[in-house]
Amino acid sequence: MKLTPRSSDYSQWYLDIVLQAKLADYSDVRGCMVIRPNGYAIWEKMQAALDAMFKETGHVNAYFPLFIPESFMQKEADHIEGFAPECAVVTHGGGEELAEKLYVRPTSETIIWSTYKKWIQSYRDLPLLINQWANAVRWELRTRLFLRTAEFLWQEGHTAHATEAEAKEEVLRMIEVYRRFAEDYMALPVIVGRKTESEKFAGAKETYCIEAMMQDGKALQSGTSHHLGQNFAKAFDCKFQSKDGQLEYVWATSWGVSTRLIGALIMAHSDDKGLVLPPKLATRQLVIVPIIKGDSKTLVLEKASELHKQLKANGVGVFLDDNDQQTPGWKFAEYELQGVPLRLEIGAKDIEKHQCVVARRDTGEKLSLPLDAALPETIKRLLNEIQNNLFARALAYRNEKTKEVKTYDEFKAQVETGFAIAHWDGTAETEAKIKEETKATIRCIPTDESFIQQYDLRAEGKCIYSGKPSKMKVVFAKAY
RNA sequence: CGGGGUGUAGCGCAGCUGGUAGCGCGCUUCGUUCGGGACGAAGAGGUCGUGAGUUCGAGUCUCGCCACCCCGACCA
Repeated sequence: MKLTPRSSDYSQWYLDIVLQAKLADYSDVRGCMVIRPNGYAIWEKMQAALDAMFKETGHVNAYFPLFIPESFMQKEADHIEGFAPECAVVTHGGGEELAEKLYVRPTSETIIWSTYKKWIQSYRDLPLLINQWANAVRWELRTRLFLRTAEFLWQEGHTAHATEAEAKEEVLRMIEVYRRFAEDYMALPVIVGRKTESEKFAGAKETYCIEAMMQDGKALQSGTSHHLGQNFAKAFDCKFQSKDGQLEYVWATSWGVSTRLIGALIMAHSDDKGLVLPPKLATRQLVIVPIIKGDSKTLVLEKASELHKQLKANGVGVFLDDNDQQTPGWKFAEYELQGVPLRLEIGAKDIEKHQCVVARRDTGEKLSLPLDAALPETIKRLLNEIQNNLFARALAYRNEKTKEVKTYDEFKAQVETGFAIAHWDGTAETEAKIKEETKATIRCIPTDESFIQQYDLRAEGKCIYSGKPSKMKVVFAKAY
């Protein structure tokens, strides 16, 4: 019942929250989870916000099959090499062995590009901007609820363009959408950057990502946007005729975020009392807890449902818990565990004084507010403040835990507790050595101008490991 | 795939040198309560993961198998 405190075992704390706040449960299938209503509600909020942002940037939704013929998977060499070991493969159907095995999608580039080939003939068919909301399966060796499960929910955007410049623009546009979503909705500050050659997506020319810091100082890759070049177009022979009559291969991008974001949300903001949800992603933004004493029941419940009506009419995600089976204290603890941003207490004493008590989940602060027509506006202002405070708090934490290091010793100490900003000679060998010795990886080569300036990343220097000349500092961290 | 751990009531666990299963929470009913996880009374709920073996007798001992969890390596 009690949560393991963060300080004693961070990873157990995380699991305790997921299970006790009823976000997810283990299933009877290894590595797969059941997303419970509390967790799924967060996903629905995320979907709604992201989907609107995708539509605003010109994308439409479609759906492609779960099954991918083995031969499709094999068409792009890097792709199959990267994904084959972690794929689930269907060998039988209708009681008979299949002539060709079917892969359960680990990602949909191949099935989509085999289809795009049929849809694209001319530059007039471009760009093609499609997103799909789906599930994917990767047979991971080790799984953790939300952060890495064998089956996960996600969205994957797959776009086709006439020129490389256009594709590149799309890649950057979408990573920017992810940044905005993470910061504005999840209240999660992220570093936007490019992956190194060894960390990029299997089959991509370049991979851009957003990296977030969790409360244990580790990094979580929270979204990726890939510049696929002409790799998949060539693999699937997808050409178009340009304005001047030339046959050219199509340029591609793909980008995605998954239910892992829910894990990020939990690890970034929550505390030893439970989940802390940013108001924009909370279905239940405020819970009304009536305090019933003696014969005040009718009076208090009437007032409570009046408040419920008033707040609801003003667009607050309000919920009235008038269940008389639990005491107020039980409810306080329960909704704190579940991360409800605001709690409103109303009892006979309050009604007499024409006020109510409102408690903030992020700070624990309790306020007395007058019961009047201005209440909904005050509540909305508070929700907004909580949203901003969570972001500010997370950003301050990241700044505090991000340090530039000059020596390898400092480096080793720094990646134990946070992000290390360090010079790197640009070679995969150095990157691999550092990973082997410290378990820290290059999270990204930042492209975010404000972050670059904050840590003066363009200054020249010497590689933290090899001592060779380096033109830019990068971000190192241990990662989930 | 290595290392560690756990399988006993819905959940968390106890069960000693073998003698036929118990505690807390939760659940049901009734009553009293209600401003930080209330209290009383009465109930319901278990092929002890699984298969062998030892024994008069196995939750307990022996061997095998299975499953899951945690920590690593690999990955969104």
